[in-house]
Amino acid sequence: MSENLIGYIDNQGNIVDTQSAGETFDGQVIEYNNSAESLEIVRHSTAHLMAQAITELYSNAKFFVGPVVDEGFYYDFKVDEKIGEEDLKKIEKTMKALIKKKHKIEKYEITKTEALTRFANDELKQAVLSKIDDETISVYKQGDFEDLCRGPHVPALRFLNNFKLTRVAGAYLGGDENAEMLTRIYGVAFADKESLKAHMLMLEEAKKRDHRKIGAEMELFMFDEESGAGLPFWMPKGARLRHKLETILHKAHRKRGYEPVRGPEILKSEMWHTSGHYACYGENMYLTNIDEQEYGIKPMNCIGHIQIFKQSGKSYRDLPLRYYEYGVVHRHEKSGVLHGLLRVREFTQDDAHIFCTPEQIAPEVIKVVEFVDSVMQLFGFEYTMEVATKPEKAIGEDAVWDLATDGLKKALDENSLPYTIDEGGGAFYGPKIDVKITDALGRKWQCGTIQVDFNLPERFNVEYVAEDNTRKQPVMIHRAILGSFERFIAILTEHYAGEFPLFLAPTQVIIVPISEAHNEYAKELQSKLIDIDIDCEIFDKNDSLNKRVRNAEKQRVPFVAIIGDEEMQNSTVALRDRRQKEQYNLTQEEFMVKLTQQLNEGKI
RNA sequence: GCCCAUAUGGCUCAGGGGUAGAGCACUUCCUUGGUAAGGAAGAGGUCGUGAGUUCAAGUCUCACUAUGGGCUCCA
Repeated sequence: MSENLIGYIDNQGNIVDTQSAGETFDGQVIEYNNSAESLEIVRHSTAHLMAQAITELYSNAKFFVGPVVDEGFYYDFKVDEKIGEEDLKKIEKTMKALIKKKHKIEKYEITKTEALTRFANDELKQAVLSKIDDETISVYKQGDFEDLCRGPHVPALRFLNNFKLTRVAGAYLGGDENAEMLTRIYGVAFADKESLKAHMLMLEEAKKRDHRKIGAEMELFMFDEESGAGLPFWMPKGARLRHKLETILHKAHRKRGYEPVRGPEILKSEMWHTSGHYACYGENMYLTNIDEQEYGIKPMNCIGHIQIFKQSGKSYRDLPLRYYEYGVVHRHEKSGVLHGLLRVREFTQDDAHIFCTPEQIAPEVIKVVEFVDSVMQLFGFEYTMEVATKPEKAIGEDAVWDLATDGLKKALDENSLPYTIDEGGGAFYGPKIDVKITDALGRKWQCGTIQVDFNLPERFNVEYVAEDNTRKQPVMIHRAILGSFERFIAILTEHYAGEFPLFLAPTQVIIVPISEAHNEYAKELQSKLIDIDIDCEIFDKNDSLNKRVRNAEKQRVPFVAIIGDEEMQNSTVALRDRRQKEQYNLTQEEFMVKLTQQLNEGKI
């Protein structure tokens, strides 16, 4: 047996550790390395080693669960003391000391009844046991430390040398916010020191791309404590960027047959009662009183669009009717979930509602999916799709929900588009397809969404005149492509690390005149650039040329144009091209053509 | 909302009971420079807010506000 053998994969693809396999086991060997299977075993065992260390340091510790997750592992537990970041080092030290004791990790089995008796005084273990159906429970033992665990584990502690405890957090028992809160410590482990180092370095690098950091550096947006949490302010450069994105998307909508509309910011509460928002979404809504009448600030744009639809009689010939709006919405998010621009309390959705017949659902959904795809491709985003089904708080009959949910799945299936299911994650009025993109740290965020809704049209008596002159109810498809400008721009910022493509960049060109004699030429050039919709700044401060070039480069603009005597004489510019990472000279005309070409890349 | 942590000039941070410090940015002056920091001088902070302990509080305690990391993924 190789001394690097830590487990097997059986013919069903399950990991079997050496303790369970015994002397003779027929299966694919798992060596101690950084493969997914190996790391799963190593990280799980490291979680247990951490638990052992915590037991040594805090004699009253009780443990819940300690699974392996995408980014490493964690263990949930309870101690009387407060555990802070400082304590992680102490725990790490104890873990290292335990490894030196060279314990083997052994496994034995007891019955569930035995387990219940043995851990009678441990409410967390009772909670764990209550979720296990098996009559036989396995226990793993290393030194004096024993824990209920189904494995798999490495054979000995010597395989656990390369780990790092990364953060301490609170976590509700069983993920239920009404249950008590346990302490959770996250960590990560690898098969060698270099991989661990590389992983920590990668996290450092990812932090540099954080949109909050770059947003502050580039002066894109800000928050203000005095004004309130989760309420973003857009500074001039952020507003320039946002305006470019809005313009690109506006054209994309018009090309696809959408009509712009706009609803009011607040509506009488009666409307929210009719829609079901008051009952199903009320805890997220801001309410206010005007002349003794209660009004609700809109958390969604659908009602405005419904009222506009109903303003005049509609015929089947008008369908599908596509209304869109950059709708500002307010939602009361819990204070603890606010997160830069990614989760705020006021944001603008690129929202649209498509009124159509049931037969038109599938083709319309596909069109929206294609719209989403063309936008994602423009920015080079990888995305995943999830079909979210009926939530606990919902309006409408199950039969209607099934119909709508099947419609969404069918549209994706017929076009061989992959998706996963998010059970119970739908909107209260209908199921949805969510489009998710990951941020710099690999966290997933919902951006685009496509929702099929039979319920609101019924509640608001929305009608059209059908071919046979009867009145029929249209279906509504709620959809957003970016999701919100706030969240999408946050992800764009991290994706590009602030180096936006020309068609989005807040400042597209910085002109650096070599001396005062060239300021006039710089201004002429700037004026020409404004004519072709290029945002341009001149760096003519009383600083050295080197410094101004450095400052210009630090702005992450696509082009820095240096101009001196030579450029003035020949009507040229000396360019620093960020994308190509090189310097070259162009005539003014050639430069304009290049800029126009790159502006056109932003067409969808 | 809950758990843990953090809050010092515009930004990044130092200072840990005895009346505020650095670098960058900013202002003025000198320098007019061909591709990532030229030089000098100056201005700017009731140390997040409010209470408390103390002869004395950025510094200790408490509350609040804001920010950060978490709170689906089963021994």
